Amino acid sequence: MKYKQEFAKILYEALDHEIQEKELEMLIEKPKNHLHGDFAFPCFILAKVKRKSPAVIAQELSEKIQSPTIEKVEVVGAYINIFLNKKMVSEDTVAEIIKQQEKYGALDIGNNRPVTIDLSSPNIAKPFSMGHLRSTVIGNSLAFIVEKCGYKPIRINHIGDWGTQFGKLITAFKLWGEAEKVKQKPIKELLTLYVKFHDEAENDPSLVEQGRNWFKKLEDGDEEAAMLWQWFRDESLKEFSRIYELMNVQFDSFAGEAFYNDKMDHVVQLLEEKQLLVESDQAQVVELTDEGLPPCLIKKSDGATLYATRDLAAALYRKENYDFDLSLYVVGNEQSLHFKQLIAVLEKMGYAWASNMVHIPFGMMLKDGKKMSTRKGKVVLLEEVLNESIAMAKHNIEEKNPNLTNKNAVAKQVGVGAVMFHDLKNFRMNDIEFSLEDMLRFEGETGPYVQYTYARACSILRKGNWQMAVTAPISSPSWEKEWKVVSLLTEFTNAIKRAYEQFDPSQIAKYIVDLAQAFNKYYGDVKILEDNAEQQARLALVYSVTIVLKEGLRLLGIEAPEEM
RNA sequence: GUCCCGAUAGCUCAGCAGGAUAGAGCAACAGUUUCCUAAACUGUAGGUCGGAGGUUCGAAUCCUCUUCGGGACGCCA
Repeated sequence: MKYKQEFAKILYEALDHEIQEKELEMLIEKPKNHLHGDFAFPCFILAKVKRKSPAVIAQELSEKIQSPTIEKVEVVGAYINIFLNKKMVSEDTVAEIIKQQEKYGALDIGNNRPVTIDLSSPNIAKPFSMGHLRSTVIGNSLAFIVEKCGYKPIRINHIGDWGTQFGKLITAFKLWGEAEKVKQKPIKELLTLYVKFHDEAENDPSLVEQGRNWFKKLEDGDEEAAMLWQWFRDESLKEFSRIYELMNVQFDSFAGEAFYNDKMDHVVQLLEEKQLLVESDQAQVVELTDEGLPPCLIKKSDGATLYATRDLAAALYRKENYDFDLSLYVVGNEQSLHFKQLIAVLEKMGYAWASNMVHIPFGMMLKDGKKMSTRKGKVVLLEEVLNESIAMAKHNIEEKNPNLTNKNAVAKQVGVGAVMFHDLKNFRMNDIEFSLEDMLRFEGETGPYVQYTYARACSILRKGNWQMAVTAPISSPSWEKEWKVVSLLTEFTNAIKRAYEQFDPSQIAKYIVDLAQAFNKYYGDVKILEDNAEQQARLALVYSVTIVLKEGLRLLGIEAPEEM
């Protein structure tokens, strides 16, 4: 990034300050074809101002470009192509990475200010599906990315532990449930009951009525209802934590929906005070016509509160308790309208910080081109997928590296890494058609591919007895074959910046795949351990690559085994 | 009906505040292991960038319209 800035500055001087440095920096591009150099400046836009042909301008301008970091300047048509001084930039970059270690690439824009991240948020008594995987994995990665940019992330698991479905569940349990079965396989059994409830309810509408009653009892503090609720919740959380452990995801708070039960009245009161509540069809709503949105429902006609009310309470609570600079909600695309309304209502309430709330939507995990439905039992269980992936990784280890010492630990890292990476490598908004085959792929643009690259690089360092303390000569005469790798290493900060600006972890995923590809090509091309004068320089480069790959994976929440 | 997403190689996707011959991976085919982990590497083949207009010196990228797919649209979350 800094070399681009430098080039912009040189152009700025060469153009006698006619165009702002920042603007020039934006105009500079990275040529797709490496034959066109490391940076290019198209001169078309200067043609009108200078009233000369772009090619002539390019030629004239190019003559004024000179810098020790620039090795060669070429003019092709209207383009000024510049080639960086490979030796200087390579040695500089490698030294920088070795010096900064895992801090390399960090940005200093957050001032250690808090950023709350609402992620994962599974529903109690429902299986942890592939859909929740998306929120968990994207949110977790964003927390790391935001942290890398200098913020202090706060991961909040807004557990879905309240709502009418508990009435249904209690009803179903009372009718058909067996405590023993629930204890053994809590979620599976509760799901069976939930599905059965919906099947039976199609012919017996009274069930729905019973469900409503049980939920009412729960809300009124009925002892039996509360006990069952607590039990379902505990069992569910136990099962969830097993999955989080597999994926190595931690939270700062599990304050879910029930947590806000006693904080709703306050919100409603505030809305009343600000005279924002309007009655409509016996319900209480906030009108948002000015904002071009449908009204936001705050209270049902029976006086009960709703999702929006709860989220308002949560937003207020989070602002008060965490004093966030940014509040991110990693929640599916289908809830976009809800978040628009939520933010609009907060703005109407006069909270300027509402504009710091960002909904980060993502596409759906589809099954046969359609949304998965819990009610119909049409879900794929994440834990099963993870375990299958781990088994597959184990199988590969037995086949490819049977002497590996900690096989199970590595199998877990690789298997889980494959599933997580699969979810993170593409732009979040894309829908994903569920495919076990794709998810458990370990070749090509996958998590295991990056991990494998890392492991191989580590292996070389071991064999070459690389001592990080040896700061001595990382000098090499050409850095020709290393250039692609070095050039990518200089881009790491850029990838992090993009990932942050767009709240898009796939920017990091794509970057580390690129780096891994470049490194593997280099690995195949050059005998790194060859005992000659440049060996230390090559090892230093390999070491730099391991640092960046490992850090890149970490930002995605994926571990990097040193052997596999 | 209104609104929000998406459409690029057989499949999965990248590229999108406009720029030089549209890139990867998978699948297919052909190669590379007395050599640093072949979960790798090399090569071949594969494209009306959904369609039609428009803006521009220049459009996969911006604007309008349109087709198809997914989703959301008051008492679920």
